[in-house]
Amino acid sequence: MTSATETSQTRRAELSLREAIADGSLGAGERLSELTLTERFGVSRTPLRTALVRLASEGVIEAAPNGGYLVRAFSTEDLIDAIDLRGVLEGHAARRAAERGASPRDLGAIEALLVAIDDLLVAETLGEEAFAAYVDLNARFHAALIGLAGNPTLAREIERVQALPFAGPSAFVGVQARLPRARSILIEAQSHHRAVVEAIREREGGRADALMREHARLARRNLQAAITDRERLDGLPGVAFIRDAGKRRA
Amino acid sequence: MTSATETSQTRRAELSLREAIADGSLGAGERLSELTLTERFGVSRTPLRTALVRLASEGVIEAAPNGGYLVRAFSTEDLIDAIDLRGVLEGHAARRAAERGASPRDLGAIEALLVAIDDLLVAETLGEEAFAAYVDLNARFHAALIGLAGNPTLAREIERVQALPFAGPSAFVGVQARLPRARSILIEAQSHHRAVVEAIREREGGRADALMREHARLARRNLQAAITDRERLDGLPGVAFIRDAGKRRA
DNA sequence: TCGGATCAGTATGTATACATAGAAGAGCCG
DNA sequence: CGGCTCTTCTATGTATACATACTGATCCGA
Repeated sequence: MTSATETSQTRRAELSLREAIADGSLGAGERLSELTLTERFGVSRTPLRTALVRLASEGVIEAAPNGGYLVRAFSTEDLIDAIDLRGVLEGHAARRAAERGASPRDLGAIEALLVAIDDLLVAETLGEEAFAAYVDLNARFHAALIGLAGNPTLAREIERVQALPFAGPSAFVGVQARLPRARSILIEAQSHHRAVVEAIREREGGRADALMREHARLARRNLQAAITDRERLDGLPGVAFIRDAGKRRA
Repeated sequence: MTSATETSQTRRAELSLREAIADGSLGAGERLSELTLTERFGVSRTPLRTALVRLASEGVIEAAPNGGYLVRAFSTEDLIDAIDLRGVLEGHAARRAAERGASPRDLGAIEALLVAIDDLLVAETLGEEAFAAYVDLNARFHAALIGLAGNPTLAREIERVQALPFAGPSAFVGVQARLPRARSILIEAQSHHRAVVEAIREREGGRADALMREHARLARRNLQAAITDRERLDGLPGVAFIRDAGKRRA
Protein backbone atom coordinates (compact mmCIF):
# COMPACT_ATOMS: atom_id res chain seq x y z
CA MET A 1 0.00 0.00 0.00
CA THR A 2 1.23 3.50 -0.71
CA SER A 3 2.39 4.51 2.71
CA ALA A 4 2.30 8.11 1.54
CA THR A 5 -1.15 8.71 2.97
CA GLU A 6 -1.58 5.34 4.69
CA THR A 7 -5.31 5.50 4.20
CA SER A 8 -7.41 3.46 1.87
CA GLN A 9 -9.07 5.04 -1.10
CA THR A 10 -12.42 3.92 0.22
CA ARG A 11 -11.89 5.74 3.48
CA ARG A 12 -10.78 8.83 1.65
CA ALA A 13 -13.87 8.74 -0.54
CA GLU A 14 -16.11 8.21 2.46
CA LEU A 15 -14.63 11.05 4.49
CA SER A 16 -14.62 13.43 1.54
CA LEU A 17 -18.22 12.63 0.81
CA ARG A 18 -19.28 13.11 4.39
CA GLU A 19 -17.50 16.41 4.58
CA ALA A 20 -18.93 17.68 1.32
CA ILE A 21 -22.43 16.89 2.51
CA ALA A 22 -21.95 18.25 6.02
CA ASP A 23 -20.57 21.56 4.86
CA GLY A 24 -23.31 21.94 2.32
CA SER A 25 -21.22 21.93 -0.82
CA LEU A 26 -23.38 18.99 -1.79
CA GLY A 27 -26.82 20.31 -0.97
CA ALA A 28 -29.89 18.47 0.26
CA GLY A 29 -31.74 16.73 -2.55
CA GLU A 30 -28.85 17.10 -4.95
CA ARG A 31 -28.10 14.28 -7.31
CA LEU A 32 -24.67 12.77 -6.95
CA SER A 33 -22.75 12.23 -10.15
CA GLU A 34 -20.20 9.51 -9.66
CA LEU A 35 -17.96 10.81 -12.39
CA THR A 36 -17.91 14.31 -10.97
CA LEU A 37 -17.17 13.04 -7.48
CA THR A 38 -14.34 10.80 -8.62
CA GLU A 39 -12.40 13.67 -10.10
CA ARG A 40 -13.27 15.92 -7.21
CA PHE A 41 -12.04 13.45 -4.60
CA GLY A 42 -9.25 11.93 -6.66
CA VAL A 43 -10.41 8.34 -6.33
CA SER A 44 -11.77 5.92 -8.87
CA ARG A 45 -15.35 4.86 -9.13
CA THR A 46 -14.93 1.61 -7.23
CA PRO A 47 -14.05 3.02 -3.79
CA LEU A 48 -16.41 5.91 -4.39
CA ARG A 49 -19.29 3.52 -4.94
CA THR A 50 -18.37 1.65 -1.79
CA ALA A 51 -18.60 4.91 0.11
CA LEU A 52 -21.94 5.66 -1.53
CA VAL A 53 -23.35 2.33 -0.43
CA ARG A 54 -22.16 2.95 3.12
CA LEU A 55 -23.62 6.42 3.39
CA ALA A 56 -26.85 5.21 1.85
CA SER A 57 -27.22 2.53 4.50
CA GLU A 58 -26.66 5.21 7.10
CA GLY A 59 -29.38 7.34 5.62
CA VAL A 60 -27.20 10.31 4.79
CA ILE A 61 -27.88 9.77 1.11
CA GLU A 62 -30.57 7.68 -0.53
CA ALA A 63 -30.80 5.62 -3.67
CA ALA A 64 -32.73 7.29 -6.45
CA PRO A 65 -35.50 5.18 -7.98
CA ASN A 66 -33.81 4.92 -11.33
CA GLY A 67 -30.25 4.51 -10.24
CA GLY A 68 -27.80 6.85 -8.64
CA TYR A 69 -27.97 8.57 -5.30
CA LEU A 70 -29.35 11.80 -3.88
CA VAL A 71 -28.30 13.73 -0.81
CA ARG A 72 -31.11 13.08 1.58
CA ALA A 73 -33.28 16.02 2.50
CA PHE A 74 -34.65 16.17 5.99
CA SER A 75 -37.68 18.07 7.13
CA THR A 76 -37.79 19.79 10.48
CA GLU A 77 -39.93 16.96 11.75
CA ASP A 78 -37.30 14.45 10.68
CA LEU A 79 -34.68 16.29 12.69
CA ILE A 80 -36.91 16.33 15.74
CA ASP A 81 -37.61 12.64 15.33
CA ALA A 82 -33.94 11.83 15.11
CA ILE A 83 -33.11 13.90 18.18
CA ASP A 84 -35.92 12.27 20.14
CA LEU A 85 -34.76 8.88 19.06
CA ARG A 86 -31.33 9.63 20.38
CA GLY A 87 -32.94 10.63 23.66
CA VAL A 88 -34.79 7.34 23.84
CA LEU A 89 -31.69 5.30 23.12
CA GLU A 90 -29.42 7.21 25.45
CA GLY A 91 -32.13 7.06 28.07
CA HIS A 92 -32.22 3.30 27.76
CA ALA A 93 -28.44 3.16 27.97
CA ALA A 94 -28.50 5.21 31.15
CA ARG A 95 -31.24 3.03 32.60
CA ARG A 96 -29.33 -0.14 31.87
CA ALA A 97 -26.17 1.35 33.31
CA ALA A 98 -28.05 2.16 36.51
CA GLU A 99 -29.66 -1.24 36.71
CA ARG A 100 -26.52 -3.23 36.19
CA GLY A 101 -24.42 -0.87 38.27
CA ALA A 102 -21.24 0.90 37.34
CA SER A 103 -17.87 0.20 38.88
CA PRO A 104 -16.32 2.95 40.99
CA ARG A 105 -13.55 3.12 38.42
CA ASP A 106 -15.94 3.78 35.54
CA LEU A 107 -17.87 6.28 37.61
CA GLY A 108 -14.64 8.02 38.49
CA ALA A 109 -13.67 8.30 34.85
CA ILE A 110 -16.97 9.81 33.88
CA GLU A 111 -16.91 12.21 36.79
CA ALA A 112 -13.52 13.40 35.71
CA LEU A 113 -15.13 14.48 32.47
CA LEU A 114 -17.76 16.36 34.43
CA VAL A 115 -15.10 18.20 36.38
CA ALA A 116 -13.39 19.15 33.12
CA ILE A 117 -16.64 20.55 31.78
CA ASP A 118 -17.20 22.47 35.02
CA ASP A 119 -13.81 24.05 34.60
CA LEU A 120 -14.84 25.34 31.22
CA LEU A 121 -18.09 26.78 32.46
CA VAL A 122 -16.70 28.86 35.31
CA ALA A 123 -15.60 31.47 32.78
CA GLU A 124 -18.13 34.23 32.28
CA THR A 125 -17.96 34.10 28.52
CA LEU A 126 -16.97 31.24 26.28
CA GLY A 127 -14.78 31.79 23.26
CA GLU A 128 -14.53 29.67 20.19
CA GLU A 129 -11.87 27.41 21.66
CA ALA A 130 -13.86 26.90 24.84
CA PHE A 131 -16.82 25.80 22.76
CA ALA A 132 -14.66 23.40 20.81
CA ALA A 133 -13.39 21.95 24.07
CA TYR A 134 -16.93 21.66 25.33
CA VAL A 135 -18.04 19.82 22.22
CA ASP A 136 -15.18 17.40 22.63
CA LEU A 137 -15.77 16.76 26.31
CA ASN A 138 -19.50 16.48 25.79
CA ALA A 139 -19.00 13.85 23.11
CA ARG A 140 -16.69 11.93 25.39
CA PHE A 141 -19.16 12.12 28.24
CA HIS A 142 -21.93 10.72 26.09
CA ALA A 143 -19.68 7.99 24.75
CA ALA A 144 -18.63 7.04 28.27
CA LEU A 145 -22.22 6.96 29.43
CA ILE A 146 -23.21 4.67 26.61
CA GLY A 147 -20.26 2.47 27.44
CA LEU A 148 -21.55 2.03 30.97
CA ALA A 149 -24.57 0.17 29.63
CA GLY A 150 -22.26 -2.60 28.43
CA ASN A 151 -24.47 -3.22 25.44
CA PRO A 152 -22.54 -3.16 22.15
CA THR A 153 -25.70 -3.55 20.09
CA LEU A 154 -27.22 -0.48 21.67
CA ALA A 155 -23.97 1.44 21.31
CA ARG A 156 -23.87 0.57 17.67
CA GLU A 157 -27.37 1.84 17.04
CA ILE A 158 -26.75 5.06 18.87
CA GLU A 159 -23.65 5.56 16.79
CA ARG A 160 -25.72 5.05 13.69
CA VAL A 161 -28.34 7.56 14.69
CA GLN A 162 -25.59 10.04 15.41
CA ALA A 163 -24.19 9.54 11.95
CA LEU A 164 -26.84 12.03 10.99
CA PRO A 165 -24.80 15.03 12.07
CA PHE A 166 -27.72 16.97 13.44
CA ALA A 167 -28.47 14.14 15.85
CA GLY A 168 -25.07 14.00 17.50
CA PRO A 169 -24.66 14.78 21.18
CA SER A 170 -23.41 18.27 20.42
CA ALA A 171 -25.89 18.98 17.68
CA PHE A 172 -26.71 22.63 17.46
CA VAL A 173 -24.70 23.63 20.48
CA GLY A 174 -23.14 25.95 17.93
CA VAL A 175 -26.42 27.80 18.00
CA GLN A 176 -25.76 28.58 21.60
CA ALA A 177 -22.50 30.26 20.78
CA ARG A 178 -24.48 32.93 19.03
CA LEU A 179 -27.19 33.23 21.60
CA PRO A 180 -26.97 35.47 24.63
CA ARG A 181 -28.09 32.74 26.99
CA ALA A 182 -25.44 30.41 25.64
CA ARG A 183 -23.74 29.74 28.91
CA SER A 184 -26.94 29.19 30.83
CA ILE A 185 -28.03 26.47 28.43
CA LEU A 186 -24.71 24.71 28.77
CA ILE A 187 -25.03 24.96 32.52
CA GLU A 188 -28.42 23.30 32.32
CA ALA A 189 -26.97 20.55 30.16
CA GLN A 190 -24.19 20.02 32.64
CA SER A 191 -26.77 19.82 35.40
CA HIS A 192 -28.37 16.95 33.51
CA HIS A 193 -24.99 15.30 33.18
CA ARG A 194 -24.38 15.43 36.90
CA ALA A 195 -27.85 14.21 37.71
CA VAL A 196 -27.67 11.23 35.40
CA VAL A 197 -24.35 10.12 36.83
CA GLU A 198 -25.82 10.41 40.29
CA ALA A 199 -28.85 8.39 39.20
CA ILE A 200 -26.62 5.69 37.81
CA ARG A 201 -24.60 5.56 41.00
CA GLU A 202 -27.76 5.31 43.06
CA ARG A 203 -29.19 2.74 40.68
CA GLU A 204 -32.20 4.87 39.86
CA GLY A 205 -32.88 3.51 36.40
CA GLY A 206 -36.11 5.33 35.73
CA ARG A 207 -34.65 8.65 36.71
CA ALA A 208 -31.56 8.14 34.57
CA ASP A 209 -33.76 7.29 31.61
CA ALA A 210 -35.98 10.34 32.03
CA LEU A 211 -33.00 12.60 32.46
CA MET A 212 -31.39 11.59 29.21
CA ARG A 213 -34.63 11.99 27.34
CA GLU A 214 -34.99 15.45 28.75
CA HIS A 215 -31.38 16.13 27.97
CA ALA A 216 -32.03 15.45 24.30
CA ARG A 217 -34.79 18.01 24.41
CA LEU A 218 -32.12 20.65 24.85
CA ALA A 219 -30.89 19.89 21.35
CA ARG A 220 -34.44 20.09 20.16
CA ARG A 221 -34.87 23.44 21.83
CA ASN A 222 -31.74 24.70 20.14
CA LEU A 223 -33.01 23.44 16.85
CA GLN A 224 -36.25 25.31 17.24
CA ALA A 225 -34.46 28.46 18.31
CA ALA A 226 -32.34 28.16 15.21
CA ILE A 227 -35.35 27.72 12.97
CA THR A 228 -37.03 30.86 14.20
CA ASP A 229 -33.79 32.68 13.60
CA ARG A 230 -32.87 31.03 10.39
CA GLU A 231 -30.19 33.47 9.34
CA ARG A 232 -28.33 32.72 12.53
CA LEU A 233 -27.78 29.27 11.16
CA ASP A 234 -25.51 29.85 8.26
CA GLY A 235 -22.32 27.90 8.43
CA LEU A 236 -23.40 25.66 11.26
CA PRO A 237 -22.70 21.98 10.84
CA GLY A 238 -25.82 20.00 10.11
CA VAL A 239 -27.67 22.96 8.76
CA ALA A 240 -27.11 21.83 5.22
CA PHE A 241 -29.55 19.04 5.93
CA ILE A 242 -32.45 21.19 6.87
CA ARG A 243 -34.66 21.43 3.90
CA ASP A 244 -38.22 20.39 3.99
CA ALA A 245 -38.27 17.14 2.13
CA GLY A 246 -41.30 17.08 -0.10
CA LYS A 247 -43.49 14.28 1.03
CA ARG A 248 -43.49 12.73 4.41
CA ARG A 249 -44.82 9.24 4.68
CA ALA A 250 -48.09 9.17 6.56
CA MET B 1 -31.59 -4.94 -18.49
CA THR B 2 -31.95 -8.66 -18.98
CA SER B 3 -35.63 -9.10 -18.37
CA ALA B 4 -34.98 -12.79 -17.87
CA THR B 5 -34.82 -12.48 -14.12
CA GLU B 6 -35.60 -8.77 -13.89
CA THR B 7 -33.52 -8.44 -10.78
CA SER B 8 -30.20 -6.76 -10.40
CA GLN B 9 -27.11 -8.79 -9.73
CA THR B 10 -26.54 -6.83 -6.57
CA ARG B 11 -29.94 -7.79 -5.22
CA ARG B 12 -29.35 -11.39 -6.11
CA ALA B 13 -26.01 -11.37 -4.34
CA GLU B 14 -27.50 -9.72 -1.30
CA LEU B 15 -30.42 -12.13 -1.01
CA SER B 16 -28.24 -15.15 -1.62
CA LEU B 17 -25.83 -14.01 1.02
CA ARG B 18 -28.55 -13.34 3.56
CA GLU B 19 -30.07 -16.72 2.95
CA ALA B 20 -26.77 -18.56 3.18
CA ILE B 21 -26.07 -16.90 6.51
CA ALA B 22 -29.57 -17.36 7.90
CA ASP B 23 -29.73 -21.05 7.09
CA GLY B 24 -26.31 -21.61 8.54
CA SER B 25 -24.53 -22.77 5.41
CA LEU B 26 -22.22 -19.88 6.15
CA GLY B 27 -21.60 -20.37 9.82
CA ALA B 28 -20.96 -17.79 12.52
CA GLY B 29 -17.38 -16.60 12.54
CA GLU B 30 -16.65 -18.05 9.14
CA ARG B 31 -14.45 -16.12 6.78
CA LEU B 32 -16.11 -15.14 3.52
CA SER B 33 -14.09 -15.78 0.40
CA GLU B 34 -15.25 -13.47 -2.35
CA LEU B 35 -14.11 -15.78 -5.09
CA THR B 36 -15.95 -18.75 -3.63
CA LEU B 37 -19.12 -16.75 -3.18
CA THR B 38 -19.06 -15.36 -6.69
CA GLU B 39 -19.13 -18.78 -8.27
CA ARG B 40 -21.62 -20.04 -5.73
CA PHE B 41 -24.06 -17.20 -6.38
CA GLY B 42 -23.30 -16.76 -10.06
CA VAL B 43 -22.46 -13.07 -9.85
CA SER B 44 -19.23 -11.22 -10.34
CA ARG B 45 -17.18 -9.69 -7.60
CA THR B 46 -18.51 -6.16 -8.03
CA PRO B 47 -22.14 -6.76 -7.03
CA LEU B 48 -21.01 -9.27 -4.43
CA ARG B 49 -18.82 -6.67 -2.78
CA THR B 50 -21.70 -4.22 -2.80
CA ALA B 51 -23.78 -6.79 -0.96
CA LEU B 52 -20.95 -7.39 1.50
CA VAL B 53 -20.71 -3.69 2.29
CA ARG B 54 -24.45 -3.55 2.88
CA LEU B 55 -24.58 -6.53 5.19
CA ALA B 56 -21.57 -5.26 7.05
CA SER B 57 -23.29 -1.96 7.73
CA GLU B 58 -26.25 -3.91 9.03
CA GLY B 59 -24.05 -5.88 11.36
CA VAL B 60 -24.81 -9.29 9.90
CA ILE B 61 -21.19 -9.63 8.86
CA GLU B 62 -18.18 -7.65 9.97
CA ALA B 63 -15.00 -6.46 8.34
CA ALA B 64 -11.96 -8.47 9.34
CA PRO B 65 -9.02 -6.42 10.59
CA ASN B 66 -6.81 -7.34 7.68
CA GLY B 67 -9.33 -7.23 4.89
CA GLY B 68 -12.23 -9.43 4.01
CA TYR B 69 -15.35 -10.17 5.99
CA LEU B 70 -16.50 -12.64 8.62
CA VAL B 71 -19.97 -13.84 9.46
CA ARG B 72 -20.66 -12.14 12.72
CA ALA B 73 -20.94 -14.33 15.78
CA PHE B 74 -23.38 -13.34 18.47
CA SER B 75 -23.27 -14.34 22.10
CA THR B 76 -26.42 -15.08 24.02
CA GLU B 77 -26.08 -11.69 25.65
CA ASP B 78 -25.95 -10.03 22.26
CA LEU B 79 -29.21 -11.67 21.30
CA ILE B 80 -30.86 -10.54 24.50
CA ASP B 81 -29.57 -7.03 23.98
CA ALA B 82 -30.96 -6.91 20.46
CA ILE B 83 -34.35 -8.20 21.55
CA ASP B 84 -34.51 -5.70 24.38
CA LEU B 85 -33.53 -2.94 22.02
CA ARG B 86 -36.38 -3.87 19.77
CA GLY B 87 -38.68 -3.69 22.77
CA VAL B 88 -37.45 -0.21 23.61
CA LEU B 89 -37.89 1.02 20.05
CA GLU B 90 -41.30 -0.54 19.54
CA GLY B 91 -42.32 0.73 22.94
CA HIS B 92 -41.38 4.23 21.91
CA ALA B 93 -43.28 3.81 18.65
CA ALA B 94 -46.39 2.72 20.55
CA ARG B 95 -46.03 5.60 22.96
CA ARG B 96 -45.73 8.12 20.16
CA ALA B 97 -48.69 6.58 18.39
CA ALA B 98 -50.74 6.93 21.54
CA GLU B 99 -49.63 10.49 22.14
CA ARG B 100 -50.31 11.75 18.68
CA GLY B 101 -53.47 9.70 18.31
CA ALA B 102 -54.39 7.24 15.62
CA SER B 103 -57.17 7.76 13.10
CA PRO B 104 -60.19 5.45 13.34
CA ARG B 105 -59.25 4.16 9.91
CA ASP B 106 -55.75 3.17 10.99
CA LEU B 107 -57.07 1.65 14.19
CA GLY B 108 -59.60 -0.30 12.20
CA ALA B 109 -56.92 -1.68 9.92
CA ILE B 110 -54.77 -2.84 12.80
CA GLU B 111 -57.75 -4.37 14.58
CA ALA B 112 -58.56 -6.33 11.48
CA LEU B 113 -55.16 -7.95 11.85
CA LEU B 114 -55.96 -8.80 15.44
CA VAL B 115 -59.18 -10.48 14.40
CA ALA B 116 -57.30 -12.51 11.83
CA ILE B 117 -54.85 -13.66 14.47
CA ASP B 118 -57.72 -14.55 16.78
CA ASP B 119 -59.18 -16.72 14.06
CA LEU B 120 -55.94 -18.66 13.92
CA LEU B 121 -55.78 -19.18 17.65
CA VAL B 122 -59.23 -20.65 18.15
CA ALA B 123 -57.93 -23.95 16.85
CA GLU B 124 -56.78 -26.30 19.59
CA THR B 125 -53.54 -27.19 17.87
CA LEU B 126 -51.60 -25.24 15.32
CA GLY B 127 -50.06 -26.90 12.31
CA GLU B 128 -47.13 -25.73 10.27
CA GLU B 129 -49.26 -23.64 7.95
CA ALA B 130 -51.07 -21.99 10.85
CA PHE B 131 -47.73 -21.03 12.30
CA ALA B 132 -46.63 -19.59 9.00
CA ALA B 133 -49.83 -17.57 8.83
CA TYR B 134 -49.27 -16.37 12.38
CA VAL B 135 -45.74 -15.26 11.59
CA ASP B 136 -47.01 -13.31 8.62
CA LEU B 137 -49.86 -11.64 10.47
CA ASN B 138 -47.66 -10.91 13.45
CA ALA B 139 -45.11 -9.20 11.23
CA ARG B 140 -47.84 -7.13 9.64
CA PHE B 141 -49.23 -6.15 13.01
CA HIS B 142 -45.86 -4.95 14.18
CA ALA B 143 -45.28 -3.06 10.96
CA ALA B 144 -48.68 -1.40 11.23
CA LEU B 145 -48.05 -0.45 14.82
CA ILE B 146 -44.75 1.16 13.92
CA GLY B 147 -46.47 2.98 11.11
CA LEU B 148 -48.89 4.55 13.58
CA ALA B 149 -46.03 6.44 15.16
CA GLY B 150 -45.58 8.38 11.93
CA ASN B 151 -41.86 8.56 12.45
CA PRO B 152 -39.88 7.33 9.45
CA THR B 153 -36.58 7.69 11.26
CA LEU B 154 -37.76 5.42 14.04
CA ALA B 155 -39.26 2.97 11.56
CA ARG B 156 -35.98 2.82 9.75
CA GLU B 157 -34.02 2.03 12.89
CA ILE B 158 -36.43 -0.68 13.94
CA GLU B 159 -36.12 -2.19 10.51
CA ARG B 160 -32.38 -2.19 10.92
CA VAL B 161 -32.46 -3.89 14.28
CA GLN B 162 -34.74 -6.52 12.83
CA ALA B 163 -32.29 -7.16 10.04
CA LEU B 164 -30.65 -9.36 12.61
CA PRO B 165 -33.02 -12.26 12.07
CA PHE B 166 -33.19 -13.26 15.69
CA ALA B 167 -34.49 -9.79 16.56
CA GLY B 168 -37.47 -9.80 14.24
CA PRO B 169 -41.00 -9.66 15.61
CA SER B 170 -41.46 -13.37 15.13
CA ALA B 171 -38.04 -14.36 16.36
CA PHE B 172 -38.08 -17.76 17.96
CA VAL B 173 -41.80 -18.25 17.68
CA GLY B 174 -40.66 -21.37 15.89
CA VAL B 175 -39.49 -22.57 19.26
CA GLN B 176 -43.05 -22.49 20.39
CA ALA B 177 -44.11 -24.83 17.64
CA ARG B 178 -42.09 -27.49 19.37
CA LEU B 179 -43.12 -26.68 22.87
CA PRO B 180 -46.23 -28.06 24.53
CA ARG B 181 -47.36 -24.65 25.73
CA ALA B 182 -47.03 -23.25 22.23
CA ARG B 183 -50.55 -22.01 21.91
CA SER B 184 -50.68 -20.47 25.35
CA ILE B 185 -47.65 -18.32 24.61
CA LEU B 186 -49.18 -17.11 21.40
CA ILE B 187 -52.36 -16.29 23.26
CA GLU B 188 -50.37 -14.23 25.73
CA ALA B 189 -48.71 -12.42 22.85
CA GLN B 190 -52.06 -11.71 21.29
CA SER B 191 -53.26 -10.36 24.61
CA HIS B 192 -50.39 -7.87 24.49
CA HIS B 193 -51.40 -6.95 20.98
CA ARG B 194 -54.94 -6.18 22.01
CA ALA B 195 -53.86 -4.24 25.05
CA VAL B 196 -51.44 -2.06 23.16
CA VAL B 197 -54.02 -1.15 20.55
CA GLU B 198 -56.42 -0.27 23.32
CA ALA B 199 -53.75 1.85 25.00
CA ILE B 200 -53.11 3.68 21.77
CA ARG B 201 -56.79 4.32 21.28
CA GLU B 202 -57.11 5.63 24.82
CA ARG B 203 -53.94 7.67 24.41
CA GLU B 204 -52.21 5.92 27.26
CA GLY B 205 -48.66 6.41 26.07
CA GLY B 206 -46.89 5.03 29.11
CA ARG B 207 -48.99 1.89 29.10
CA ALA B 208 -48.43 1.32 25.41
CA ASP B 209 -44.70 1.70 25.89
CA ALA B 210 -44.55 -0.71 28.79
CA LEU B 211 -46.66 -3.26 26.96
CA MET B 212 -44.40 -3.41 23.94
CA ARG B 213 -41.34 -3.76 26.12
CA GLU B 214 -42.96 -6.60 27.93
CA HIS B 215 -44.05 -8.06 24.63
CA ALA B 216 -40.44 -8.26 23.52
CA ARG B 217 -39.68 -10.22 26.65
CA LEU B 218 -41.72 -13.06 25.19
CA ALA B 219 -39.10 -13.45 22.48
CA ARG B 220 -36.47 -13.37 25.15
CA ARG B 221 -38.28 -16.05 27.10
CA ASN B 222 -38.45 -18.20 23.99
CA LEU B 223 -34.77 -17.64 23.42
CA GLN B 224 -33.92 -18.80 26.89
CA ALA B 225 -36.17 -21.81 26.58
CA ALA B 226 -34.38 -22.66 23.38
CA ILE B 227 -30.97 -22.34 24.97
CA THR B 228 -31.78 -24.72 27.78
CA ASP B 229 -33.04 -27.14 25.16
CA ARG B 230 -30.40 -26.54 22.61
CA GLU B 231 -31.09 -29.58 20.49
CA ARG B 232 -34.60 -28.36 19.97
CA LEU B 233 -33.14 -25.50 18.01
CA ASP B 234 -31.71 -27.17 14.98
CA GLY B 235 -32.98 -25.78 11.76
CA LEU B 236 -34.66 -22.78 13.25
CA PRO B 237 -34.04 -19.48 11.51
CA GLY B 238 -31.67 -17.28 13.43
CA VAL B 239 -30.12 -20.15 15.26
CA ALA B 240 -27.10 -20.12 13.03
CA PHE B 241 -26.11 -16.87 14.71
CA ILE B 242 -25.96 -18.20 18.20
CA ARG B 243 -22.39 -18.85 18.99
CA ASP B 244 -20.65 -17.26 21.85
CA ALA B 245 -18.49 -14.63 20.29
CA GLY B 246 -15.14 -14.66 22.00
CA LYS B 247 -14.72 -11.36 23.72
CA ARG B 248 -17.40 -9.00 24.68
CA ARG B 249 -16.43 -5.40 25.04
CA ALA B 250 -16.59 -4.30 28.66
C1' DT C 1 -47.12 26.00 -32.46
C1' DC C 2 -47.30 21.96 -29.82
C1' DG C 3 -46.80 17.13 -29.18
C1' DG C 4 -44.42 13.04 -30.01
C1' DA C 5 -40.80 10.23 -31.50
C1' DT C 6 -36.16 9.28 -32.59
C1' DC C 7 -31.43 9.73 -31.79
C1' DA C 8 -27.33 11.02 -29.44
C1' DG C 9 -24.97 11.58 -25.20
C1' DT C 10 -24.20 10.17 -20.68
C1' DA C 11 -24.46 7.85 -16.37
C1' DT C 12 -24.93 3.77 -13.86
C1' DG C 13 -24.46 -1.28 -13.16
C1' DT C 14 -21.48 -5.01 -14.12
C1' DA C 15 -17.37 -7.54 -15.44
C1' DT C 16 -12.68 -8.05 -15.48
C1' DA C 17 -7.78 -6.91 -15.26
C1' DC C 18 -4.05 -5.55 -12.26
C1' DA C 19 -1.21 -4.60 -8.13
C1' DT C 20 -0.15 -5.28 -3.49
C1' DA C 21 -0.44 -7.24 0.96
C1' DG C 22 -1.08 -11.23 3.70
C1' DA C 23 -0.74 -16.33 4.28
C1' DA C 24 1.10 -20.72 3.69
C1' DG C 25 4.63 -23.82 2.63
C1' DA C 26 9.24 -25.28 1.72
C1' DG C 27 13.99 -24.96 2.45
C1' DC C 28 17.95 -23.63 5.00
C1' DC C 29 20.50 -22.72 9.09
C1' DG C 30 21.42 -23.23 13.86
C1' DC D 1 15.00 -31.59 14.94
C1' DG D 2 13.13 -27.07 15.44
C1' DG D 3 12.83 -22.38 14.20
C1' DC D 4 13.41 -18.73 11.05
C1' DT D 5 13.31 -16.88 6.50
C1' DC D 6 12.38 -16.63 1.85
C1' DT D 7 9.40 -17.54 -1.81
C1' DT D 8 5.22 -18.41 -3.98
C1' DC D 9 0.47 -18.10 -4.19
C1' DT D 10 -3.87 -16.39 -3.27
C1' DA D 11 -7.17 -12.93 -1.88
C1' DT D 12 -8.49 -8.34 -1.45
C1' DG D 13 -8.55 -3.43 -2.88
C1' DT D 14 -8.48 -0.60 -6.85
C1' DA D 15 -8.79 0.83 -11.63
C1' DT D 16 -10.85 0.57 -15.90
C1' DA D 17 -13.43 -1.25 -19.83
C1' DC D 18 -17.97 -2.33 -21.52
C1' DA D 19 -23.04 -2.66 -22.05
C1' DT D 20 -27.46 -1.02 -21.18
C1' DA D 21 -30.85 2.15 -19.69
C1' DC D 22 -32.12 6.73 -18.90
C1' DT D 23 -32.01 11.88 -20.15
C1' DG D 24 -32.23 15.44 -23.06
C1' DA D 25 -32.63 17.66 -27.29
C1' DT D 26 -33.86 18.14 -31.90
C1' DC D 27 -36.65 17.31 -35.72
C1' DC D 28 -40.80 16.03 -37.96
C1' DG D 29 -45.68 15.87 -38.38
C1' DA D 30 -50.30 17.24 -37.29
